Amino acid sequence: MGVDHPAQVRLREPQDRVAGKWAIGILVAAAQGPVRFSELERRIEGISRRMLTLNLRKLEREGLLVRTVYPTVPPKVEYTCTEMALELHETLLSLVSWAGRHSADIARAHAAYDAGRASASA
Amino acid sequence: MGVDHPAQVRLREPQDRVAGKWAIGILVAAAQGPVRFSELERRIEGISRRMLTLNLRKLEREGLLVRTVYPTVPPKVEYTCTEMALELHETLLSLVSWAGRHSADIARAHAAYDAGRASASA
DNA sequence: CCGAATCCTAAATGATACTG
DNA sequence: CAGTATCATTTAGGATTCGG
Repeated sequence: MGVDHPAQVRLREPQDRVAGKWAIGILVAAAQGPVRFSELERRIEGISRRMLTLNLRKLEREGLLVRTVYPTVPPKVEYTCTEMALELHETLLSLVSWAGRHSADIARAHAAYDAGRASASA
Repeated sequence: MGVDHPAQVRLREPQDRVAGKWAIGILVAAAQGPVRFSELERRIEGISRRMLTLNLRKLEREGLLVRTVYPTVPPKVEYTCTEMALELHETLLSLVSWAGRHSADIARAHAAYDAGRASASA
C-alpha cells in the first residue's frame, strides 16, 4: 500500500508557504532515506507527475529536501530530507496518527453537522 | 500581541478538509478555554471577519470546535475545543515551535534556491 | 456582537501530451 | 527516468456591504 496522507501541512513565511497537498506523504517517505522520483510516484497514491514535481520543488526551495542528480543513463534523481525536515518528522507522524485515530469521528461530525443544517433549512 | 500562526495545518478526509489558513491560530487560542468571536478577531492578527467565520464553521463541522450561543443582548457566542482538538494541541504547538525555530533557515533556503535559479537562467 | 451575502482575485490541483 | 508545457477547473482568500 502506498503512503496515505490523511493530513496536510503548510508552513508559512511572511510571503510564502511550504508544500501543498502532498507534502506530508513526501516528507514521511523521504525521512527513512533518499527516495527517487519514480519511487515517490509509486508510493504516494493518486499524485500526478506534475504535482509531485511542484511539491518537490517547493520543499527543496524551503530547505526541507535536497535534490541530487546522478548524471547517468537513464537519469537518476534522489531526494533527501535535510536536518530541518527530520526535526519535523515526529510531529508529522503525530499528525498522521491523530488523523488516523479520528477519521471516523470526523466523518460522524460531518454527518451530524450537515444533518443539523438540513433540518434548519427545512 | 496577537497569536501569530507561523504554520498552517489542513487535515484531510476522503472528500473534505479541516481548516484553512487560520486554523492553528484558532485552535491554539481556543485550547486554553472558550473564546468569543470578537476575542478571536482581536487575537488573530490580520484575519478578516469573513475568514474567521468560515474557518470556525469548518472547524465546527469537523468536530474540533463546539459553538455555544448565549441568547443574550447583545449576543454572545463561545467556541470551545473538543476532546479531539485538545489531543491535537501538543502537535500543533510542535509545529508552531518548529516553524519558529527555523524561519530564518527557511528564509535563507529561499534566497539560496532563488539565487541558484537566477544564475542558471543567466 | 456575531454574523451572512456578494463580488472578485489568486492559488492549488488535475488531465494530457511532449522531451532530454 | 525524470521531468516540462499547456489548458482547464476548483478552492481559498480578501473587500465590502447588509442584517438580527
